[in-house]
Amino acid sequence: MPPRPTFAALSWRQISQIRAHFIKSPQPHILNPLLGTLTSSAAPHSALHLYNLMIGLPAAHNHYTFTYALKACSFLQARHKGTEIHARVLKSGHWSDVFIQNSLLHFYFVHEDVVSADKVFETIDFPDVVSWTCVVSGLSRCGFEREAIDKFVVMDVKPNCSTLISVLSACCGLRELNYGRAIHGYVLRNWSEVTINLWNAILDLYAKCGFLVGARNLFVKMPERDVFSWTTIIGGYAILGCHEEAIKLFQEMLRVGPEPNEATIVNVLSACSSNGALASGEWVYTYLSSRPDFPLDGPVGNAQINMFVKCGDVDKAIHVYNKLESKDIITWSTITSGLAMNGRGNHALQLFSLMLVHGVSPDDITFIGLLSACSHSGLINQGLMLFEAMDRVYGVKAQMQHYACVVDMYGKAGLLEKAEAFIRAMPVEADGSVWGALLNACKIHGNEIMFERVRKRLVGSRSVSVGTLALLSNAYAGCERWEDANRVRDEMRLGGLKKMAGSSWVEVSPVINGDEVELTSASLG
DNA sequence: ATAGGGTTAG
Repeated sequence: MPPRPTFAALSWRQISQIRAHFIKSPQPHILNPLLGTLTSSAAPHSALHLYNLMIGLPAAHNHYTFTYALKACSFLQARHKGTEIHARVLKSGHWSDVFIQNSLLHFYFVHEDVVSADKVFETIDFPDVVSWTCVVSGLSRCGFEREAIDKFVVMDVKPNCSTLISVLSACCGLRELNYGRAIHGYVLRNWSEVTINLWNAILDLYAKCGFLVGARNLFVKMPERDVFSWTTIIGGYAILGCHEEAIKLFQEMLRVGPEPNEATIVNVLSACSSNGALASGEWVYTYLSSRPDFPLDGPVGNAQINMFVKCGDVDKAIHVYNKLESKDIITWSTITSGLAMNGRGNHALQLFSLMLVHGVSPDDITFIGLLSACSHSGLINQGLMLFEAMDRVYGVKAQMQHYACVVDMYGKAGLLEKAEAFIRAMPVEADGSVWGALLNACKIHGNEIMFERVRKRLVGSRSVSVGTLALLSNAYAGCERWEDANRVRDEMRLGGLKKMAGSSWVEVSPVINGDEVELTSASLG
């Protein structure tokens, strides 16, 4: 729940200026623009101060006043004040003003109050394109992507660029690549005036869905490319782990494109966060020394730490970590899990204590790192203690990945019976990742009897993922049990997994192919 | 003078 705004932060000087304005000319056509200026200023709470003054005097406000005030409430997360304004709108007789209704819609969606937003929408007699866009984007941002698309389908006014951007962001959340491609086609056929933001939204959908051929073609054909376009396509390569392509594009951007911003750096470093990408990562690191305008604390510093630990350069990661003045939960989680991945489990646990000393509370992801640290380093007692304290002390509920870590921990230590007993004692049914961890342990320790038992259990389970079956198949193949390996492959094909395998394996396939447009300074015009 | 949209780390 966002805090109510305090007006104490307003200086006396500002207050007296506003009062002077108010006394000198208490007419809406003077005060409303002032209200608008204050709303988009560095101190939107001063807008609410002026609004309070205006509301006290009927001649000083009109219907415009409410839209400005609601915008200030959306900025400020001033939920209570916004509902108060809503009540006043209803009393004032302006309840059918579509500008005010749209402002209310936006206000409620910003506060993730989907129910109130929907109620407002239902009261609008003739929703216009802004009302519809507001609903589509609001539903999408609140996690109701399917409902957002459903609204878009039934809207009875012509959409514009903003509407399409909103529905594309819903498609992004659902990985609805084909729906997005249909929108792309519709735009190409029917629209002449397309904003760069709309091209960027299509680009983002393609990038997030791993459809890099489409993204790259669009990127080259777009009439212009801004920093969002470059950042988005680099992010697409990052998702697929293609660091060579990402770093090439980044260097191209430095030559012919706009100035990179923090998001660009985060994306390109994320692309370099894989084995063998240290040289690319260090190239970006060197570039950063020419950009003292980027604050190190926050995403840029964290992304550097992540890159170095993933590339195996722990000392460099610690060097960056030491330079950070304020470390957030992502810093701590990155460095602890990174140390764990590089075999420094004890060091990871020490930093966990330090994190607590700094007053940062661990979350679910922190514990995945810690538990895997214990697993990697054979620190089984510490791991079990952490798992037990996770919920009891830190209020973090165990998820499948945590259970899988514990099974992995037992498994690595050769305690296969304990691992299996742990799975059977779980309060929720284990999924493929948990059974897979046990299977892996059986394979490592050559326990064929348990392997067979787990296999039977797995194949009968509906929650088993393609990855687990692939692991099973590979495990058989590893023991040269080819018939068993093939049987599992057949089970994968027949067991309703075809679709799943198709969608997740095909789309992530190679990125660069022959028919792609070569990206050069010339083609960028 | 009034309303809606895009890239960011574990």
